[in-house]
Amino acid sequence: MSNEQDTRTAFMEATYRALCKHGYADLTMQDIADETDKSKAALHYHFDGKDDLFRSFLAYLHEGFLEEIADHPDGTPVERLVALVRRVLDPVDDEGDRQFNTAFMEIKAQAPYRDGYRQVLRRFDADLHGEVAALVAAAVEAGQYGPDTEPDEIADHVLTYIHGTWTRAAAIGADVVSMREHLVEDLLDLLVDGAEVPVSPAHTDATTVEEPTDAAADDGTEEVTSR
Amino acid sequence: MSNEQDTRTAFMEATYRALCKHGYADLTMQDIADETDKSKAALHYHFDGKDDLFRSFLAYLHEGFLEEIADHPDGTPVERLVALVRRVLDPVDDEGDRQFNTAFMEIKAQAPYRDGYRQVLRRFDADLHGEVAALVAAAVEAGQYGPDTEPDEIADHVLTYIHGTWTRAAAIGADVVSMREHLVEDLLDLLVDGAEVPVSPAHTDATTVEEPTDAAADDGTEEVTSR
DNA sequence: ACTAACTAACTGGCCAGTCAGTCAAAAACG
DNA sequence: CGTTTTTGACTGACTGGCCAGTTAGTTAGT
Repeated sequence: MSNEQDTRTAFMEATYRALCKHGYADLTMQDIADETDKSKAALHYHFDGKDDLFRSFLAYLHEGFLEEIADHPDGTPVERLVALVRRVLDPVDDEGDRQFNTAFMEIKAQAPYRDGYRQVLRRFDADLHGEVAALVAAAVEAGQYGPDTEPDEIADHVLTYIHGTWTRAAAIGADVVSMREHLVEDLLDLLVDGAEVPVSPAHTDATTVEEPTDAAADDGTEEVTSR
Repeated sequence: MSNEQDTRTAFMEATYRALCKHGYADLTMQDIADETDKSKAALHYHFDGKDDLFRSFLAYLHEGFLEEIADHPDGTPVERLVALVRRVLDPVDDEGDRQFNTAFMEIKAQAPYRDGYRQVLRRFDADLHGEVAALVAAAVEAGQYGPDTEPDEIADHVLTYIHGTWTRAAAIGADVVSMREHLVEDLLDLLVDGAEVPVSPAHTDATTVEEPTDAAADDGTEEVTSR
């Protein structure tokens, strides 16, 4: 063991764990090192400082993201589109994933100050945009969506809505599932009158039971998710 | 001059300016003091530490926000709704405001870790939600929107979309105006067939010319640190 | 003379980054 | 083959800078 590449990868995974535990704002090099059997100095040996480490980490995340959004080609285009949206807007069942989303918000918030971050985030956005637009185009092709549907415009709408869902979920603890299904409905409403798609079931049942995070000891103000 | 209240207010304004200059992540007490003719210690005299200062600052912002979203009762409900959306999603003409939005994103990103922040942010969200829902309800009342329109659902949709616009604008530098007008169109599409509203003009002209941020030196791949 | 509103200087803790080694395994050599 | 040199991966201890918060005063108003 212990060739360069393995160690770097180990540090990437450690960064992920440390990020979930501590959040971006008070993540130290020591925290990351503590998630491995290596020392803090070893981190500095493999990466040229915190910035370089994080740049690498984002690239590493991007790879994973590409896999997550990759199309699974079974079903009609709209079914696959809905599946994509659900995949991207789902991770909330896992506590670790929720914490990661939270930390990822912090990274987004740093993007304006860090060119390197912003460039990678643009890629995340553009890749997802591309995938959505492709599926919308396929839906038009297949006659599920009207011929005057603009894939890029729909994709833009979807992307903005997705970012909004992530943000509201993280910042105020709004309910992801209800926002997500709202979006899914919008997508289904676009179907041309003839073409029904048997997608909608299999959600809001087991999934809705989450989000006690919020109901716990919080003030009285709530309002948030509507009711 | 120099009674307690005035000084506190001066510090609130100073915090705003300092936040725009430095961003939340590396905002120091000194930075804030430097925006006034007072010393850093004076800050500690008036506020019980950074946390308390920021809690107060958020409350101060909230007041301003309430004024910003307050309804100006001229025109039909839908006109006022569109005006509200434009008001909330506009500030981009002013460089200072843009920086503030950026800094505000950082605050949102800290909300999951700070109960105090989250509670105030919930208020921001709930108040805007309430205002939107009220206008939608008024539109239904006035026959502009169909009687089966659910104000809360529309408001939720609008809120999520607005958060998404803020986030995408800050994180990847997406164009606010085009996203905003997209939302405005959605709102106008909801009108019942008879009722046209002469709102849409007056936008996208001078405002669209922004965003050179990106076209500059942005490569194709980077690859960062690996080899 | 008392107090509210300050200030300059200081303290203590934290954290990124550095440095002078250690150590084992691979090359180089005779 | 055995010995020496080199190199890559790593560590513990340290440093320097930064920053929130404190303290021991000073000043101005009443």
